[in-house]
Amino acid sequence: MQILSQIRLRFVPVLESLFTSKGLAATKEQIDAALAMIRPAQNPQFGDYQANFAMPLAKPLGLKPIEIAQRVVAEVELSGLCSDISIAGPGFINLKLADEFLCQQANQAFHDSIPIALDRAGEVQVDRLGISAPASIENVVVDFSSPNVAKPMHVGHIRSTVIGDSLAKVCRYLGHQVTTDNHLGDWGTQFGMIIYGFRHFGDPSAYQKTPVPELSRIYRYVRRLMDLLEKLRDSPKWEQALSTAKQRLDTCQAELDSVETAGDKAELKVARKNIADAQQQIKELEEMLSKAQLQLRLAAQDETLSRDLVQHADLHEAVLAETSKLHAGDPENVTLWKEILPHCHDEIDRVYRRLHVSFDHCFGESHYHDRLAPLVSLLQKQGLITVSDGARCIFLENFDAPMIVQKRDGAFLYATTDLATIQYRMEHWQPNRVLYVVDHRQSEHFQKLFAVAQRMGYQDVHLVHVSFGTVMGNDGKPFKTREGDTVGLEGLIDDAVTKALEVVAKLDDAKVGGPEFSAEQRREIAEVVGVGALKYGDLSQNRTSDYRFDFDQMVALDGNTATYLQYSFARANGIFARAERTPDSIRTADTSIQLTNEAERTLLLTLIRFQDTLEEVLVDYRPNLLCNYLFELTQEFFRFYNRPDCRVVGAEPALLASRLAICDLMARTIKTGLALLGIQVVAKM
RNA sequence: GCCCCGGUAGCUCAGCUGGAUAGAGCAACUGACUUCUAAUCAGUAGGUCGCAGGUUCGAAUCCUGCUCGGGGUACCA
Repeated sequence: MQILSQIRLRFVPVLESLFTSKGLAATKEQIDAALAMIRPAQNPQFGDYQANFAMPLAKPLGLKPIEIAQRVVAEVELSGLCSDISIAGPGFINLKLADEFLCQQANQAFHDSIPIALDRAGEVQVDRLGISAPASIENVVVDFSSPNVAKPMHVGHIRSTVIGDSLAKVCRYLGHQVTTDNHLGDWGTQFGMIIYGFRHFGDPSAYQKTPVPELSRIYRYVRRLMDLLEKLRDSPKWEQALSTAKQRLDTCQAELDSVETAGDKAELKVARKNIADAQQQIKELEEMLSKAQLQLRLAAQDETLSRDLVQHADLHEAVLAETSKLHAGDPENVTLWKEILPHCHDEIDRVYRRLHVSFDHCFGESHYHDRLAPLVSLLQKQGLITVSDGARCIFLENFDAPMIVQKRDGAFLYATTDLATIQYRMEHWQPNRVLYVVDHRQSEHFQKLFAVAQRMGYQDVHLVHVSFGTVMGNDGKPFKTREGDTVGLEGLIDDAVTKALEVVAKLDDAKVGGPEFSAEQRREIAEVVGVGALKYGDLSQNRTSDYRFDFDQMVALDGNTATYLQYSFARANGIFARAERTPDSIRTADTSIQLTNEAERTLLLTLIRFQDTLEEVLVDYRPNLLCNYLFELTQEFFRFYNRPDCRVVGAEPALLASRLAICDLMARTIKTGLALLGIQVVAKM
């Protein structure tokens, strides 16, 4: 149930009458702006909700804030909703929800066990908990994860996968029509690399036995060769740049000396900055060079590698040639691609199974291949294309560089595919909204993409780039292994689960009556805890900022972590056994939640804000707000749980039923909230 | 050069469509296990919200300038 909108609705007549009494007609925007200032109280001492519109309305209405507040308090009709309304300070209006209303809303949630599916297959189902249908049902496409299937998934994929999955689930839960689509990279240069590598560096018997690791090895080897060749090629350029930079430093130094004697402050500052820039550049170049030289020296010691570097000196061009042959429909390359692709899918599917992430569609780039040429003709017909330097470009206002849809050599680019994808989705799914959960570095690409889509005539669809920051390592730089490689996602999951298993075992061993779990149970719990920790560590961050990937903190299992939330579920569950009841036994029509003290009241107040929180999540596509909410809810639960006057077991029957119902509602809300984050729970921990 | 994002407690970060005394977690310190599982709870301490102006009844939040850091910037994705 929506609490905020119920409260806000009651204020509309008062606000309108305030305007009309001054001979003004309130616009919808003015009313909405005022209503938006009704929100949960920042501090419990101000009540449950607060309205802050009296101050900003003072000027347009020509009244003192306090007069506005007084009139509102006198006239607003809040019966059945609030038990107290008061004015504080210059004109803050503080509201307290009526206990009966609180109980009634909580009971409604408690008695609503209608299952809601969070995925199209219906594999994940949660209780509805009194959630009301949206004012208008939107047709939403969520485009997320989108790894390149030719290479193993790495840390970089975690954010898109986890954030996109969560947003899709929240949309579904709130009643929107959702299509999830994993826009796989299955058609690009990486496949040219694999095809080339398969022919020249492949080990047929290894491929027969274990195709996936062999393909992965081939990819990595080609990648490495290409990197080394690039370094061989660019080293002289860097040397050149280095000597230029050194000269520049000398010039700057001389400038500084002459400015210093002249004594102009502004010029002095510029001169110093130039020196700092030059020094920085020198440092960077020297680092690049020394790294490159080290790697080249190491490569020189490897006979195979040295030989291949010579024999495949034109690797870059060769790979591009294989890619364009594939695109041109070369039978051999297409056959090989078809042979290899399923193994690549197996590889990523294993990770998705582990993460419990599924998609309605996995239409990769290859899916749109046949649409690219006709699309470019269409763009041409629409007069959007300008040929520049032989490439077909779309020039846009406010952008220096155009969007290139066809290269000089005739090949298409990801911009082309992305446009074709919009076209396909509009034709087949007619979405109102498409969310692209992709990292922030591509924001300019999406700005251009959306601008072009507009000009193509797709004006009714809301295209949104849900961007997110980079995952950093402990050194504050993009997360890499010590060797400088990207960190594999699967290994990361394994590490999280291993760590979780240690903790689960340790705590189980420490139990008063001795360990209660078998080795198998411990492993199952550790899997849920470890994967949950990994996901929650990501989701609880504000998506727009870069964040530091701190493994120890993530699986520390206390503080604001998934484990803390999972634990609260287990504890709420555990009470039933102690009370010798089951959740089913109290979920009967005659069970009713009652309020007997403040801790219960605060807990219920938090519980009934579930839907308002989920709607807030969708305003800016921010799952971290749901994390914050669940963390707060869990804290309230443990406060309730630890209070001597909130004992559940041993309470007299009506109170026992009421408190068990509160525990049940709490457990189901946590379970549902975590499910919306793609995180599971276990009955016991 | 131009464009985008960020700088909040010792550390990691919330808070940013303006609201009352700026919050968590970790780390530190004090207290609560014959207890509905102590993976918990209660409490203490910790801040010129990068700097300087401005708008406003009110600014961490909006605007301008500066500074520091990250990213992007024509045929990779």
